[in-house]
Parts: sequence; C-alpha cells; structure tokens
Amino acid sequence: MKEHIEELLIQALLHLIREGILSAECDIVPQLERTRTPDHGEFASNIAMVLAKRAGKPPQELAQAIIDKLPHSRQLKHAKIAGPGFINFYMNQVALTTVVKDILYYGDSYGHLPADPEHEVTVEFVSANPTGPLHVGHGRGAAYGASLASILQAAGYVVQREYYVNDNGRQMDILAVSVWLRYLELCGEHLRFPENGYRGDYIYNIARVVRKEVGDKWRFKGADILDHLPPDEADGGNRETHIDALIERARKFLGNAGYPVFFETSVNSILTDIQKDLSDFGVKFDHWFSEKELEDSGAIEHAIARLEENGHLYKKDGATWFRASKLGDEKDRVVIRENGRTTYFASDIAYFLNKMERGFEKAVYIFGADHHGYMARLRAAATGLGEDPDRLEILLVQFAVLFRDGQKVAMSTRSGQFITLRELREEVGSDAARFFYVMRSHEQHLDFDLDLAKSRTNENPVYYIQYAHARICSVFRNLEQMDETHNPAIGEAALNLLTEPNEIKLLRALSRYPEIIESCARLRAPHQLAHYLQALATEFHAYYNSEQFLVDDENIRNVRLNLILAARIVLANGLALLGISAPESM
RNA sequence: GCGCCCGUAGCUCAGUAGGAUAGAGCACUAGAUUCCUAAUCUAGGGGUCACAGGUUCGAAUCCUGUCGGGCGCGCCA
Repeated sequence: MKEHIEELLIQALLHLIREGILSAECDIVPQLERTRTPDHGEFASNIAMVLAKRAGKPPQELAQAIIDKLPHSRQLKHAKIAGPGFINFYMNQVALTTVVKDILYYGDSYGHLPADPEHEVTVEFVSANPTGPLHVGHGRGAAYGASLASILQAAGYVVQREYYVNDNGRQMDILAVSVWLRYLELCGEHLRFPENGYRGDYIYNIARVVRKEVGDKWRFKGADILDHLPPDEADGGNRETHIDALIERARKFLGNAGYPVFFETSVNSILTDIQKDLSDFGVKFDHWFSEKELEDSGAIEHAIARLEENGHLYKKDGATWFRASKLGDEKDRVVIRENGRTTYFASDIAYFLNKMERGFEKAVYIFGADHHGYMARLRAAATGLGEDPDRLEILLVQFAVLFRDGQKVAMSTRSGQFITLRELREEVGSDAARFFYVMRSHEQHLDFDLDLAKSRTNENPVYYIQYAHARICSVFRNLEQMDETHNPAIGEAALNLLTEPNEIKLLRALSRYPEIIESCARLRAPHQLAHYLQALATEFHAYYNSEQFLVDDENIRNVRLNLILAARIVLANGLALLGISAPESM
C-alpha cells in the first residue's frame, strides 16, 4: 500500500518536471510516512515543503500542483493539503482490506522479502570464551543477535550466523590448569587455588569427569608442583606471572600425553554446554568458527603480511606493532608479542580478513558495550588491510541489570558470583527472557525485572501477545465444535463488510507489518518489532471485545475469520522472528 | 584526563535519514462478563523532552557548551 502511494507521487513529480514546472533537480525520492491520527488520512508526505525552495513556489501551491497530477488509483480515495504544506493521502476501504488477501496468500512469508544473494552478510554474536557457562550478560547479546539475524533474513539478506570460538588463547590454558588443580584437590592434594584461576562449581564438575576417566593417573605432589613458583598476588607477587608459571608447570608435569587431556576435556565440555544452552534458548548458529583452525590455516600470518605490504607495521621493544593511530585509533597496537606469540587482536584482524575473503557484503559484529574500545581498532585494521571499512559494522549492546523484589541483583564475573543464562531461563522461561531482552533498544541500558517476567498477569507483555494468538486459535476450535467450517473464499468475497472501527484499526495494523520489518532491519532494531506486536495484540483484543466473530451471517462470519486468521499469521511470524513461541492455547 | 553510550509522564521505556496536538505499558481512579479464554476491554488525570545557546518555514531529533548516570582506555581475553 505504501509503495503504491510512493509510486503515484513519483509519477506526479515526473509529470511536473516534464511540463517544466519543476526543474530536473526536483527528481528525488519522496518521503512518505504513516500519519499519527486518522484525521490526517493514512499517509502523509512533506515533499512539497522539501521542494518549495528549489521550485521557487510556496509549499501549499506546490502541494496542490502535485495533487492535481496524481494518477488515478482505485485505492486512493483522495489527497489533500494540510497544515503548512503536507499532502495527506486517504485510502479507500478496498485498499485497506487487500492486506487480508495478501496475508492469507503469502502466509509465513507475508511481509518478508525473498533471499537476495547479492546481499550476503555475516552476523557474529555471543562469541563468549569457552571458559565457563554463559551468564545473563551474554543472554542479551544472544537474544539481540538471533533476532536481528532473523529480521535481516526476513528483509531479504542472506545471513550467516557465526560464533567465534576462542579455543586457543592463554585463557584456555588458565582454564585447563584450573581444572587440573581441582582434579588434584579431588585426589586429595592440598594446593592453594590461584587468584587468577577460574572458580565456580563447573570446574569441579569437569575435574570429576576427568578423574572418573583416568583415575589418579595425573596426580602429583602439591609441594613438587608449587616448588619455587613465583608468588601469587596475595603473597606480594603478581597474579599473571604466577598463573603463567603454573601453566608451565602443568605442561611439564603432564607432558604431551596429559596436558591435552585437561585442555581438550575442559574446552569441549564447556563448549558443548554453551551450545546446548543456546540451542535451548532458541539461538542457532550456522558456523562455530574456531580460532584454532584459523590459526592453523595460516590466516594470521596472511593478515599480518597484508598489513606489512601496506606499510602499517613496525618493530619496537622486540614486538611488532600495527600503526593504528594513523588510521583513527587512539594508539598503536601490538600484533606480535616480544615472546613471538601473536595477540588476540591479530586473530581478530585475520578473522575479519577471512570474512571479507569469503565475499560477504558486510560483516556485522555484535559486542557487549564494554568492548566499545574495539571499534576504532577494528576499523583501523579494516582500512590497514586495504578493505572498505564500511563493510565492517559494529553494534554495541548495552548492559542488562537484573532486578528482583525491586532490588538490583549484584554480579561479578571472575569470582563465580554470577547468574547464568540457564538459571534465568529456568526462572522466567525462554519466551519471556527472549522478549524482555529485546523489548528495549539495544543501545539502551536494560532493567530486567525478574518478577515481571515471571508473572502470569496482564502486566506481562509476553503473555499479552501470546494470549492474542491463543485466543484466535480458540475461536477456530469453537467453530469446529459448532460443526461449522471456515470458508475463506466466502470471506474474501465479503471483504467490503469489514467496516467496524476496530476492524479498520486492525487492518491498518496488519498493513504496517512489512514496513516494520524493513525499518527493524535498516535500523538494526528488533525492539521495534516487539513494540509492534504489542500494538497488534492490542488491536486484536479490542476487536475481540467489541465484535462477535462466530455470527449466523455466513458472509460476516467468514470475513471476520479471514481477518483474525490474518492477525494470527502476522502474530506468529513476528514472534518467530523474535524466537518466541506462539501457543495455540494458554 | 581522553573516548563511546545514555538523560522524554510517578516507574520502565517508544519516538532521532528534522515535520502537524510528544506516545505506550505499568501504577492510580471509575466502569464492562446471560455472548468466541477477564492473561481481556472502555474511559480519565498525568510532561520546563536534563539545562543553556545555535542552525530554519519547522528541533525530543542536527551543532556547541554545561550538569548528571553507565562503560572503556594492557605485549589480558
């Protein structure tokens, strides 16, 4: 419907240009927006005000000239000037009811565009290190990323969902050592746990698994292990050097036979857990991208060589630096450390280059807000590689703070004092969690009210939307019990009978859906879909309360069933994009 | 100190490629059920869009500054 009006406007403008009333530079794509009140019709355009200066005419006069040249359309009732020079478009009833026909015809794909191979993007999100279970902070990134990926797909993009698995860094070594130490503890050795180690019960769980498989095979005396080790922070030393030394001890004692046992078991066990967790949350990935494989493939050397070729590297203090400060970053960054190992940042650069070489139009990154410092350096890297930095898009997701009984729930990551995503899901349910995470703009801090998310009352927007869907399903069940059937053909022939105010409002809401999808995709804003679904549910509930659907008149009955079936389809489509179920009864 | 995000109704938030009278939910008040699920609906009050300037036909939206809140500034990941 909107496109149709846009087309009429363009025709009118071209007409005026041809007649010489407007100059060629007035050939612009007109802005058309939904009106706030039905008094102003369905759509409004500010084109006359925008062009007034260039045309050398007062906006109102220009508006009238445009209206006079609008091609005839059976959908358009009339257009008229309003306010300072708006053109308001009033639609015929037939234009509004066509949407029902469209929805029943297209079904699941109503409002969605077919996949266009010209627009292939990768969306990378979560990418939490496999050093522990996902917590509620990751949850927001997961919910946002998954919803955004689905919406982009609905908007016609080919989307690759990727999780970058950091399975090769020093943190992995720390994890392996943490497990080994807990394992020794289970064997009966007494060692003090390093400050920098990973705490949390899951470490014990992994240690238990290892011990079950290998028994006391990798047990050594605690005193031997700690002999002449640099002191931990609490003893006046440094936590980093202490843990690094511990890693070396682990390698030495366990050797090539034992160390990988702890390392692999730890990573695999946690990764498997994360995958299960996300899957239960309705978050699916197309590609679990291993950093280890990236490194083994030589991609890091390849990327560093590219930076070298382009003259962006230099040596200082034994390390190799990337001259990021010349490319918009605040300082230069190390890519190869003094000890010869590449940095995490070097892997990031290689991964980005890999994405470009796989031919994606765009690489979308979803980061937690605490990673915003990465934006400048990644962009610098893109430029340094000779790639177009506009193909790199970084979206920041702000923090979520949990509230219970009106109180902030305190959390700190390292100490193991955090609420896991799994616990959240078990407490409030996956549907409510998914909705609450995306109901606010991703760039807004989120207050997550646990009590509200759990409540099965009218305060909870998730149930409000789902209830609308369930109610429609219920109407159709009642129809069956009455030994009647829905005849969509009769309904379609009777579309002109949809004239009640709440029917018109519902039709209007349904016709907005394609525009919402387009807008959500363009602005990377799934929360708009959440708000839309709430508004759509409101229109449906109002309709439900004001009119009877299962009436004797078969024309009215069938056309109303067509309408609410259309509403059910759009509700289900929208909820699916947000990863929320559409229950048939509640 | 420097950088990024934010400041809109009592609370939580929409609205930012500039548009008409700034919206919604919750909370509060008063109503609706011989009828398809009351997890629903109807009506009502409630605002210096943090503050001060600027840009223009028009600013919550763009620019500058001030105040307030969050986060980040490692050869960590």
